[in-house]
Amino acid sequence: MIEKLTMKTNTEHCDARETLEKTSLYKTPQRIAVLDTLISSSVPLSVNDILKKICTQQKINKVTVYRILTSFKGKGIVREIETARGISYYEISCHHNPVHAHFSCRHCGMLVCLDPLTVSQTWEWFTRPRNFTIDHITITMTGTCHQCEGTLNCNSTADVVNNT
Amino acid sequence: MIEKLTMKTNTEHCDARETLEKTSLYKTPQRIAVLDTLISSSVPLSVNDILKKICTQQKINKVTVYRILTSFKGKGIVREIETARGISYYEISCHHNPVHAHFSCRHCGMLVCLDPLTVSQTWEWFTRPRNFTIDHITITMTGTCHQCEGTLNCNSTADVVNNT
DNA sequence: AAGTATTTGCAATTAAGTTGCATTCATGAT
DNA sequence: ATCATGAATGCAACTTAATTGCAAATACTT
Repeated sequence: MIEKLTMKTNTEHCDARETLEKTSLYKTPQRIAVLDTLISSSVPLSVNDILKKICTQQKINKVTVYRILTSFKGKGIVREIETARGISYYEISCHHNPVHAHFSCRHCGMLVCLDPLTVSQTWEWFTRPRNFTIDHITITMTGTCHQCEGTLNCNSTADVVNNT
Repeated sequence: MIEKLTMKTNTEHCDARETLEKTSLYKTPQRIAVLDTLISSSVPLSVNDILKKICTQQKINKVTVYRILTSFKGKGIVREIETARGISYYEISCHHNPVHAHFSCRHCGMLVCLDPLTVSQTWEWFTRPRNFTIDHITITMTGTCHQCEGTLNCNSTADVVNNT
């Protein structure tokens, strides 16, 4: 109950098996479990969250979850939210759940979905008093740089350059 | 040479000893070295970057750098940029270097500073063809949630909630 | 110069995420 | 229905960013 803005994912409309069929991914029990977990969740989940939810019903390995999420990302089934604490969270990517920003508590790691906002809503949102304190905004665009697009083997250089 | 937009930090105007004095932080050789390194850098640096640059001149421990950066963050001397790979980068926070977005290559980790943009510039920027491929935009606001503000000892719960 | 609170260094630890390889399994052809 | 095969999984070990506790060293105050 942190904000009045509402953000319903409505992912109940999505079907795990159907999605795997469409994206030509093998329908393994593990993939179905991970996808079902994400579909039925109203909030983004970390790998540990997913493991905890699934392990009560079936056996699944941490590495498998990582690999499943990687394949889901590749197919555009899920979005990854990288938080300030270096832990990734995952949410279903469908037309019922458009891209939006998140608030993450740097103390307990709690992650809050924020509504997609128009410009006027954004102003209203930022100026409204609320009961959490934002002290940092991270906007990072991730992708492939020119050099890596060409060579695709600069995996460990970690150079930093300016765009001047 | 990735973008035509220019983004000069101009932090040469800043003085390490003066900054430490102003913020009432002990002027230790380690703090001066870390601050000098950040002031003279035109790009954000990781802890490893900072270590590599300093260790040629003086002995300094990794943990010390982490703690120095934490104290600098607390005083508002530096900003932390959390990247998609879970590695934090640090840049001087002064009026010559206003808040801006970053592009980070998910393959080599390269970090690019993007200009602070107006709304019209943003449109122009996003629609312009460029030589890196953005496949993901992370916008995360970090801070302290209501619960942690009250108790300040929920450090390991990592709950996730929605803002509905 | 002495006392004190702060800072540093070291060693050990935590935890997210990755890699290699052997085993198991889903799928499509027979 | 069975089989062959490429794909997915599980396990163990590893990598690495970041943190913690504590003793030793150091910067500031008087």
